[in-house]
Formats: sequence, structure tokens, C-alpha cells
Amino acid sequence: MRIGELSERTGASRRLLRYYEEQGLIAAGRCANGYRAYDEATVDRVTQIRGLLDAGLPTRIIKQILPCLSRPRTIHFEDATPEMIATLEGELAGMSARIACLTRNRDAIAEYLAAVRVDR
DNA sequence: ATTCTCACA
DNA sequence: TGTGAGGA
Repeated sequence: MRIGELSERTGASRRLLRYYEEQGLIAAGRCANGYRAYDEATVDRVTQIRGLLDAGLPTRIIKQILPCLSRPRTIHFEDATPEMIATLEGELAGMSARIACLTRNRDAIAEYLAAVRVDR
């Protein structure tokens, strides 16, 4: 499929799709006319990327861990360098911090809503 | 009609 | 990440 269809199916803009490719997050073939050509697997790939991005991970980290999160929940211990373990631990801590922050705000809003709804 | 690259108030 | 130019 070309970039337009991939964009519609993933929700990522054409601009972003080209950016992901530039960052090495997704691979695209080329048609004779120069148009990018993507395979079905790319749809899943982009969905995965968006999830990681929403979780707050930078593209450079995503590029490293994406291959470790490939389809069959198989862990690739092979390419687990000490440096990667370290960066991953840092990301894990960051994610936990963001989750804690979201939890606090979610609870605060829920509490507020509950109070407001009482007298209505 | 679609996509491509490059550049940027 | 959007927008627009200039091509194919």
C-alpha cells in the first residue's frame, strides 16, 4: 500500500509516516515512480510505534526496543547490551513516574466530579 | 488525484 | 509536526 492508505489505517499523518521512516522506525520499499510502498505488517508496526510514543518514549529508544517487541512474545536476549539495559531501566522509571502522575490527576478529577455531582 | 523533497515566521 | 512550493 502507499502512504495515503497507511495513513488512514494508522491515523498517523503522511508527514509523520515519512518522519518515522527517516528515524529508522519503519521501512518502506519504493515503486518505480518513487512512491513509498508498505506491506501489511507496517500497519501493526506503526500502531506499536504510536503506543510507545504516547507512553512518552523518544524515537531513538523506540528504534532500539522495537525489534525486541516483535510479534511472538519472544525476547531477544542476544542484542541486550549493558547500555541498552541501562537506558531501558531509565525509561521504565520514567514511565512509572508518568503513570503515578496520571493516577494522581485522574483521582483528583474523579474526586472533583463526585463532589460536583452530589448536589445536582 | 497522489506522492516526492526541501524549507521555514 | 504543519504548510507550501515546484515537480513528476
